[in-house]
Amino acid sequence: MSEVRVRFAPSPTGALHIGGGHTALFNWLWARHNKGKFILRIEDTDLVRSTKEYESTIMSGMVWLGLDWDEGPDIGGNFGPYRQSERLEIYRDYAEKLVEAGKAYRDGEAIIFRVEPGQDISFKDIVYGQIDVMSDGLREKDSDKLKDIVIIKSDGMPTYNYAVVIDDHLMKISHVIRGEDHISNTPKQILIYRALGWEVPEFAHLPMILGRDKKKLSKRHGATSIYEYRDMGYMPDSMFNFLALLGWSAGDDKEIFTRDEAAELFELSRVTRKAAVFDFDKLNYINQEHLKALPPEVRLSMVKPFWIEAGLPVEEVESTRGVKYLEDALTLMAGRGRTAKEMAEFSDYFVSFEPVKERWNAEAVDREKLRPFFEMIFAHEAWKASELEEIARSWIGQHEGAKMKDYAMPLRFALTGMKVSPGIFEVAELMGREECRRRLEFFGLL
RNA sequence: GGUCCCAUCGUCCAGAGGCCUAGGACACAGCCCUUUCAAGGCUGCGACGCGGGUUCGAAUCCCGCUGGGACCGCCA
Repeated sequence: MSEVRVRFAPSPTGALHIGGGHTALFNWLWARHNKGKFILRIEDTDLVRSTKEYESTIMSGMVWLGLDWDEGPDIGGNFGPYRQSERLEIYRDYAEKLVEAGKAYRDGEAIIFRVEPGQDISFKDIVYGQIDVMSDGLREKDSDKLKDIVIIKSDGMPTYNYAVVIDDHLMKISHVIRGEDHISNTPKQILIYRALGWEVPEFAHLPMILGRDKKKLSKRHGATSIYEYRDMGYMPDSMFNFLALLGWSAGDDKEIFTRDEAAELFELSRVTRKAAVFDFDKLNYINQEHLKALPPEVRLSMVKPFWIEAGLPVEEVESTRGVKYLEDALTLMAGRGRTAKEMAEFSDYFVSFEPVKERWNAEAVDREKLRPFFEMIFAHEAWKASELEEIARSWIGQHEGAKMKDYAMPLRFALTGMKVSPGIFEVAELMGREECRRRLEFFGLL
C-alpha cells in the first residue's frame, strides 16, 4: 500500500474551532497510525474573509492541541506551495484545459464546469459506506434545472469544490478525511476528478459535533474556539482525548489515553456515523483525570497561570518557599478540581494568606474553647500530619463531649478559608508550623 | 422544494443474527469512609423511535413510517 497522506485544510476566516480541531485531530491520528504524512493546507481563496492573523491563530491552535504537521505553508514540503492563494496559476491552467476540452465554459470573467445529466457519481466512503448519487440530483434550489459548477470565480480565484480536487490530487492525498457536511460536495468533486482523468482518493467523512440542543455547534452554544477552552483551564491532552472520543472508540473500555496511545489504536473503520453532542460533563471528567495523572512540575505549569491571573504572588512564593512547595500543594489537591482554573481557585491559600482573610473572619468561633487545643498542637515536637492527627485524637478522647470536627473545621477555615480542602493536618504539615501559627494568631486562635 | 446522511440509557461509546433478561463511561440519586468534599469506595436509576417483513432466532439484515441533520453560494 502506498504512503498515507492526509491533510487538514482550514480556511483562515476564524480561529480554530471545535469542529475544525476534531477534523484536524482525526487526520493526524490516521497519519500517525499509518506512519504517513499529515499536511496542512491553507484554503485562503476567500479574499474578503481570509486573514494572515487567523492563519497563524489556527496553526498555534493546532500546536496547542499537539497536532504537528509534516508539510505546510510554514515548513514547506515537496508538494507546495501550501497556501491556495499561491497556487493560482495551477488552478487556471487546469481550468483552461477543461475549457479546451469542452468540459467547462466561460461566463463573464468566471469559468463554469458543465454538469452532464445521467451520470452515476456514487462513491464509497470508509465511514458511511456506499453513497449513491446521480448527477441529475445536482439541482438548483427550488428548480429542476441542473446546476453547473463554478470553478474559477470572476475575481480569478478558484472555488472550493474545484481547488480541493486539484490540490488533493497534486499533493498526492491518499485519504480525504473531513466533516460530514462535505458528503454532498463529494459527488461534485468526483465529476471534476473524472473530467481531468484523475483517480479519486479514499473518502472518510466524520460525524458532526452538536450542541446540547442537538443543533450544529455554534457560537450560541458558548465557547467554540479551541483557545477558549485553554483559557477556561482545560488542558491540551484532555481536549485531544475528549475530541478523539467524539465519533470514535477503540472498542474497549479505555477512555483516558495519550496521543500516542490513540494513534496506535485508531482505525478509520471504527469511526461512528452518528452526530455527537459536545458534553461538558464528560470533558470535565476527562480533564480531571488528566490533571490527576500529570507529573507535579507539569501540573504546576498548568495551574500557575490561573494563580497569577488571580493576582497571587506565585513568583515570590517560588523563590521564598521553593517550587517544590507549590508542586506538593497541588499533589495534595489530588483530583480536586476539574480544570486547572478550578484547581487554582481551590488551592489559592497555599500561595497566599490574603484570600483566606477575605473569606473568613472567625466571627462565629469560641476562641476560649479552641485555644487550648491549638496550644496543645503547637506544643508538639514534630510537625507531621500523622502525628498531629494522633495527638488531636487523643486530646479529643480526653475531653468529654469534644468532637474532631469542632476543632478540625475551625482549623480548616483558619488555614484555608474554605469549608473543603485536603486532609487539614496534611495541609498544615505542608504549610509549615510557622505559617500555620501566623494564620491562627491572626484570627486570635492562638 | 430537491439530493444525501443518521437513529442503542439524558450524554459519549460497546454491540458487526444466537455470547444481550443489551455492556462500559459521564451525569444523576442513595449509601459508606471521614476533620470537610471538590478526594476515595459501593449500590441504584436508565436505552435498542414505531410498524411490517426475512430467519428456528434480530439491537444487529430488508422495506415503510416518524423524528433529527447536512448540502443545494462566483463561502469553505
